[in-house]
Amino acid sequence: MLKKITVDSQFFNAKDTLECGQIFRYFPVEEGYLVLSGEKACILTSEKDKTVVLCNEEDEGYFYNYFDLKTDYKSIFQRAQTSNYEILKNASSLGKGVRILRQDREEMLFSFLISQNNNIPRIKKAVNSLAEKLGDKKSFNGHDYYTFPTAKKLNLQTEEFFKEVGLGYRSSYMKTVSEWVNSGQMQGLENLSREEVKQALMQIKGVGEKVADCVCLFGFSFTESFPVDVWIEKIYREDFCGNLTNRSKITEFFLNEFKGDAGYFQQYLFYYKRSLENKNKG
DNA sequence: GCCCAGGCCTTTC
DNA sequence: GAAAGGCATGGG
Repeated sequence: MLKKITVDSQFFNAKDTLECGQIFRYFPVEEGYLVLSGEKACILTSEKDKTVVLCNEEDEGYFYNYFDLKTDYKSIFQRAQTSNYEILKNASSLGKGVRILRQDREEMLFSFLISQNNNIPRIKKAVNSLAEKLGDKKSFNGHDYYTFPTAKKLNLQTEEFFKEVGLGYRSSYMKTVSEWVNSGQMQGLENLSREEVKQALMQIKGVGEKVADCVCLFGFSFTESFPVDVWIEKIYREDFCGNLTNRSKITEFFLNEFKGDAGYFQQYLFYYKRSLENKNKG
């Protein structure tokens, strides 16, 4: 049996939520978008002023949590709108329909490991290629898809395999991380604070501060995380007139400014900056 | 052909 | 502790 979850689209827009850079496995289909998480799938469609999640009945709870439907995004949006920073007002207006997804932790760790010094189209390609080669083939509502590979499956691969997938120098990191996850260490992070989870993740070779912050935000739902990448650095320089160059200190700056809203505001800003850039190129 | 991308590690100062 | 150099690959 299928289940529909219907939500007001004002603060849940499919395009904004999927294209803001937090998820690498989604595909446009006839009905809207096919959205994949771990081994599960759902479809996002738009109906007038509603966004509809279509999923298997037994996955209703999973996707209710996944799309963060219990959180009041109106108040987050309003805090952004009343900010002293003009760019945050503009960014939140553009990205009003963004929700921070509560994604699968293992998938986030591997995906953002691959994301380093890489661009989003290539990240998508690599992550989906891994799923096609190592995941299980499944079907939802007439659409075939592949589950995200288990750590056990990933850990069986050689470094050469990852190089053939096109992961380049990250291939050796895929080995260290898949060993780490496969040995059950992700479970050890349960009930830790954001800072503790971040530090634990950074102990893994290949996982630095930025990747750890992304896993904290998108995998552990620590919304007081603020990943700093090249885009955020550009925003900091150009729109916040900052002169720090150390990314760790830039993170600190934004955490002090935004407190518990940091993760939401980061995503508004990231989406906004990339949208402007792509428009100029277009 | 060139520059760059949701960085990180190692080396050097 | 900060700064610089190397790294694989292909999108634009």
